[in-house]
Amino acid sequence: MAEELILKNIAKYIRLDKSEQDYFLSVVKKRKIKKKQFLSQEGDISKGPVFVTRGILRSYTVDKNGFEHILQFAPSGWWIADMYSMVTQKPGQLSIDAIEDSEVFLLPKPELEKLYITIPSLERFFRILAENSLITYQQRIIGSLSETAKERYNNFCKTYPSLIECLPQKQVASYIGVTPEFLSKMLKNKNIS
Amino acid sequence: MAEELILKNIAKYIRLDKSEQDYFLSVVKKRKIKKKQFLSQEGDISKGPVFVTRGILRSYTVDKNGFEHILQFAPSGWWIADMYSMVTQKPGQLSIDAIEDSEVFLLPKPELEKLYITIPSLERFFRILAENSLITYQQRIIGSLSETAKERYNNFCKTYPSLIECLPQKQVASYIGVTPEFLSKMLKNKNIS
DNA sequence: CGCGACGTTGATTTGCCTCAACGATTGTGG
DNA sequence: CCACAATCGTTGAGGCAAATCAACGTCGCG
Repeated sequence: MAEELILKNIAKYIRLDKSEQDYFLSVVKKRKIKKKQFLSQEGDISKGPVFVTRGILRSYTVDKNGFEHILQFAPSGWWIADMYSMVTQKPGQLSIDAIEDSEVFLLPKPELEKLYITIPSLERFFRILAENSLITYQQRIIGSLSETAKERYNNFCKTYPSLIECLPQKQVASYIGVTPEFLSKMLKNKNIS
Repeated sequence: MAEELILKNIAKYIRLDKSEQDYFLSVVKKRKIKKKQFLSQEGDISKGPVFVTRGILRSYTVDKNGFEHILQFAPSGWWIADMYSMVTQKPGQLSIDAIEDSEVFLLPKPELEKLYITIPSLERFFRILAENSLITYQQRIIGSLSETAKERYNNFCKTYPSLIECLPQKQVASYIGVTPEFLSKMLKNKNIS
């Protein structure tokens, strides 16, 4: 169940007693997002971080030529947000939408601020979350600096085996930083590492 | 003075009373690092995060062809670490060395863990640090996905105006993801945005 | 001085993009 | 339930940004 999923996610790093769990659940808001529906758009101010309990979300930018560039996929069990906008509360450059019909918990930023005070161990939880996230972004930068498109694709498959199966190729191309046409040609020459 | 610099850095986000400040200063270790000297190398296990009080450090990987790819520059007033290795305490893939004669405070990981307990607000400090760092890495990924080398260079100049003046071109090339030769050619055709 | 690191310049190559056309699949409204 | 549009993946021809390789000048420094 959705509530169990998010509590279990938190329990990976910190312990909450029953009353803290109840309080936490009382401030998050359940939201359904249909396929292709936006959670937030470029220029919006982030309402707060979101935890996915069903489906898949993605965050991306659109460049001046109209091409999408995907920053993150968030299948169920993952957090997603426009961090820049969430931290600064200024308009962000990311759009977040659903790739499939999805369900999420929104943790409103004002509630989050209160939680940091009433349940200080949540500060630790989100510190660890940020650190882990940081690590994966660092890996991705290293990849984009030192690997070929082929290698980046193979790494993506290794890192997100479950996503490969349910994502359109186009989205994977956008994530690893090549055109859909080029990815298609790449895959024809069976380049499995 | 070095001690003031690090306390001021912390004071940007949290308040420590005098005894907490003293305790904090008592657990960090001052280190001098000569130009080209390593703070840590690929395969090492991170000793903990480092705060630069003088000079400039850099973290980078070396790819299979022997080329360096710079992940981060850390001038004085900045933190730097191999986050992966620091969090997991497994051998990291980053090397960190000094571009100029430098001075740093090392915050040993075991001490950091204790600090999180004795001074819980440091948990907040490092959460905010990780979040801000996360944001800059996200921006960099978006840049690498959607911008040309020229645009990435111009952004680098805008974002780190003080670094441009003291870094060899080669290092900037390595950071923005082009060869030194290409950056040189780019700059000849006065492509200032 | 002489060596090594750096920046420069040119010739050539290549990984990936652009544009365009086409078939297959999906989904949607009449 | 079918017709049509939309989306997706594929394929090919041609183009460009950036890499590679090689040679050379310059400077700072031991």
